Amino acid sequence: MVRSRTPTIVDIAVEAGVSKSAVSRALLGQGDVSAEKRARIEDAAARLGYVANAMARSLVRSQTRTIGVVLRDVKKPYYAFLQAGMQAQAEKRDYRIVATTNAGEFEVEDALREIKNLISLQVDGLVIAPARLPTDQFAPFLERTPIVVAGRWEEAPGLSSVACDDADGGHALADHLLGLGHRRIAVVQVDENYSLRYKTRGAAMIDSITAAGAEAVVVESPTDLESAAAVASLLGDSGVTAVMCPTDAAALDVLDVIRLRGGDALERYSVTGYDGYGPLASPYIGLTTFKTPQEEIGRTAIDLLIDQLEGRSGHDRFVALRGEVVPGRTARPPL
Amino acid sequence: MVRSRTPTIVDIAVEAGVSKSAVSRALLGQGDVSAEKRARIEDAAARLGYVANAMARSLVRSQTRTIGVVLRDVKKPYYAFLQAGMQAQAEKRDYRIVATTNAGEFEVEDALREIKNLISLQVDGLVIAPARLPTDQFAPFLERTPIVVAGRWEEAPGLSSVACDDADGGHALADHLLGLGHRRIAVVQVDENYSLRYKTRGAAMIDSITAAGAEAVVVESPTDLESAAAVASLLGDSGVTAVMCPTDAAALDVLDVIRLRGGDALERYSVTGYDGYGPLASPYIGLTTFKTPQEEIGRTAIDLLIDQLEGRSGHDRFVALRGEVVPGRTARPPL
DNA sequence: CTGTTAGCGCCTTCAT
DNA sequence: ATGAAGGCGCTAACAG
Repeated sequence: MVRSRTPTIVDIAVEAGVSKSAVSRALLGQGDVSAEKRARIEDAAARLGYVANAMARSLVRSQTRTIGVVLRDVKKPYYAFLQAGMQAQAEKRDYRIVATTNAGEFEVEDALREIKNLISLQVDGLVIAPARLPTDQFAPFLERTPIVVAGRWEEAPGLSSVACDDADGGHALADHLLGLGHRRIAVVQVDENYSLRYKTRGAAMIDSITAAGAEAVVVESPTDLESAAAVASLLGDSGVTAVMCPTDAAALDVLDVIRLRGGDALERYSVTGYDGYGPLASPYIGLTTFKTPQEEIGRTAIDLLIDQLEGRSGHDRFVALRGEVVPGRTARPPL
Repeated sequence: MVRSRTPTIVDIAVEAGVSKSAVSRALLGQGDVSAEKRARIEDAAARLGYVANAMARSLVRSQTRTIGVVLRDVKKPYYAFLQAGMQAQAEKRDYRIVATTNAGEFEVEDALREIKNLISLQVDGLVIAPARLPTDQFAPFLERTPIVVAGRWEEAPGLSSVACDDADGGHALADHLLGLGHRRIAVVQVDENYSLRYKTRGAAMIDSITAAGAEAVVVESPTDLESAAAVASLLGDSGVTAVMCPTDAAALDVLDVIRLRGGDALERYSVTGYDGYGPLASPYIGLTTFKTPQEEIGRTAIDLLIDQLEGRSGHDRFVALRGEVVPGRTARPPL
């Protein structure tokens, strides 16, 4: 494939027999250009397959109308839905999104490298959604670029953030089980270094349970994906009638452990998840869970950022979004 | 937040008391710079929080070491896993990935806009994975940028592509059911305008079934997500003992319809999906499916593209990857 | 080893 | 209404 040199405004200018300034003005639709010239220019541009060089443009304008997004792991539907929401809103406001993610677990240095990549690309702003990245790690970039954090609240000055209250969800879900009549409930607690948000959910669940005079059996697990192993030993004669998991994926793993016990185990134990979107939201699974408004979080993050970029509002804004309990078939009154 | 002007090499040069060329050379690690000056320069760069302007660099180098990726819809695990695989491989080869996706259904004009955005950002190459975008729509861009298509094979000259053979999967899955003893099998056929790949899967299934002397009951459905409705009327006295779906998500929907029939319906009907990764791969669901190597497809796409960029190999390469049947609990011998 | 110089493609005064 | 000219930040010859 012989690749012809990419056409520039100069090529168009020659082709249309005008100056490059005229081309620039015509294509930008600003300044005055005679209708006749404009037509010639547009024609030439189309003929040459002209696509403006955002780099060159950015160099003189020092803005790109591009927003960089850092995701912890798109493989988790949580982040995929977030990305989708952001893309939709950005398009609506005529910005473009470029997203980066990490294969597997997003380590801090990877995230920082992605942020630098994005800044190097001269994005106008950044949305960061890697749950594990400590604020102080990216705070230095704040004086370069506006940053919005999606998915958790941030206190750092100069930052805005939007998130769904994890404590709210934890309480609501626990209340749901309590309302069903459960009095002895296992709660999977994830290491807060892995995810502060999961930890918060668990803490809220425990809160509600004990506040209601019921008993919370805390099960420690390093990550949500190891919940099943942690829970396994508990089943049997612990008197527990329900298990609360930090994520839907964890809930499925726990359900599988219960299933493997055979008999009516699946009827005897109630299980709850957390997230409520993506493939696992299928009614076939019928998971009882708390649904967080991912796409709305994404949209809001973009709005927050663009508002700030355009001076329509400042930073240090915090938006709290609410989710809702999705009653499914995996939580029933205890036998 | 007062944003200080982004430091440039000139700032560093002043700070370190050298010429800007020296800075450029030192920071690039090419050319000779005295150790002493290099130290001063690196120190100044760090102090100022310097991040190179990829735009300016690209303008003179006319390459960015950035690969643009166009995804149909990250919300589908299929694309999310693809993206993850690409990101991993690109990092390994020291390229960066910027991905764009679309909220909801990726219409042709959206995809084209994304492609233009990416080209405008001067990506060195493009990986396109929006199943619906016809080749001739993006072929014109080929003379601007190398393009690799991930997820389907392309014949257009100048293109390379990597995909998992859908016919292979369809045959294997059908053979699995036939081996189990099913003789009357429903196959959900999706409109080829929605997805040629789904259609290919279905055709292969029908092929295998009839070739084995069994009966294939074809059920038309506009998209995979409407499979359940299409199948519903079939259940009952059609004599069908198994239903083959174009995707895992569709399989779950069909399973739910079967579940809702109550009784031992779930034991009487076998159901197969297609994809085999992401949340639905959970053993709790135990879906019988065909697992396609998404991350490997992603990695291969990146290798194909970078090899081409670096002149290590040409275009017009086609890589076929194989998946495998995942025997689950949703397919059993007929009662 | 080092500094000077000339653009990369584009937008934007500034004259005309 | 239009063209000429300067410069955005950077790299890559080219001199010294």
